Amino acid sequence: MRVSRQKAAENRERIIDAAGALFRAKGFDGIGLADIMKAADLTHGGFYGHFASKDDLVAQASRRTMARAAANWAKVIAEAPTNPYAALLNHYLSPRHRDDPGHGCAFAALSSDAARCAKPVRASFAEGLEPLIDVVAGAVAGRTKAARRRKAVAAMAEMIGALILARAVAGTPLSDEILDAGRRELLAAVER
Amino acid sequence: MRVSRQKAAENRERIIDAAGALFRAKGFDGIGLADIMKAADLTHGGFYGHFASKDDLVAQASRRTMARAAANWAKVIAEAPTNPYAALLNHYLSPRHRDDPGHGCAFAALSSDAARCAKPVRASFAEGLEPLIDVVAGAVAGRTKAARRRKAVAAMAEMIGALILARAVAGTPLSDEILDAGRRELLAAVER
DNA sequence: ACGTTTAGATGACGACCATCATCTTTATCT
DNA sequence: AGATAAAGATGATGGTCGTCATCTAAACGT
Repeated sequence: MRVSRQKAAENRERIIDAAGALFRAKGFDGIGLADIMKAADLTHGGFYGHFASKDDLVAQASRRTMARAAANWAKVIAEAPTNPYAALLNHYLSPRHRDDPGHGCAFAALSSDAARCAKPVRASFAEGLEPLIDVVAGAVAGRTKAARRRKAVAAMAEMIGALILARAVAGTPLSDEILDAGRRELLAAVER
Repeated sequence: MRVSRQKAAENRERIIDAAGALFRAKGFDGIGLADIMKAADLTHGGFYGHFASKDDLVAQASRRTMARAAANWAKVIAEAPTNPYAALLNHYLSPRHRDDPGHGCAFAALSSDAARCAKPVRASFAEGLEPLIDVVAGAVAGRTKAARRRKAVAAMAEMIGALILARAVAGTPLSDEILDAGRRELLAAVER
């Protein structure tokens, strides 16, 4: 049953959004096209009218998720002018974020999957990571621009690594300990 | 064709080792039992004589890989008495380690997969992580034991996060930059 | 030395997957 | 309004997966 141009475009957006959430929750290989389409209230049939392949959807969903992250980080920073970095950390390294990977950071959820993908996917992850580095670089102290950039890259690694580790050991006391340690050490580092 | 008890035990070890490497390289869902058995020079038929399920192999291979990591970290530390922490970082955050996940750190390669597993798997990851935290806690500065532990947990997160991110953007200039930033910032942090 | 046990090979099963062909229905264009 | 084009549903295809039944040949217990 054909639908209007506008409705078709909306359906396409819903597929990408559903895929973004399901990929983050279950991994690129952990969810099938039929289930993604079902999450967008469609059947599997129309998929190849919208996308060239599953890899194509992977690329588009990843790009969108990363772009949303950059906007969201900037918003968190802007909403806490007195202590932007602490606000970011409290959001990022929270139990809520740990327990809901499907609506969280793409890098914490999908970096390992991306590492096993072809080079174009990895290049788009590099592109998506840059704005987040820039956001952090604007919040850390440092004499030179290069030093701030270096601290921001290291801080990003620590944030993402702490969230990934906390998820890997979720349900054990170590999980909360990792979040707490990450928050405290990162906050201490920014003030130097 | 039956083989001797000893040969069967050796085969079992080879299966676990092959699985350990292949899981790290391709993820728990990225490799099939037939290919794992083939890598151990066997056919898929004998698998269920050795293991109860694929999940059982996942658990055993993960435990072995993590135990080996603890031994290896201790060895790297022991072999560099003058600057143990720098030696550890140079090993861990090296391009060689980044480019060979199949023979590298289980946490960098499999934490995301573990996060999507059942609680027993995550509990075993927590258990496997503790010895590494202890190794790092013995190498960092800090007034109290709790402070050293906290710094060690945060440092572990940064090391693992940096390696995962470097792999996710492998092939781009950002990848080497992440390794360099991680090494430099972690070395600076230990001396405080 | 013979009968029993067992490790591993072969092959089959049902389920799932990505992809594609076909068909139906309806929006869009003339 | 009628012709055309296209979105999405249905269903099929070939491949892969985890798991299990069966077979066979050699190691082991007596």
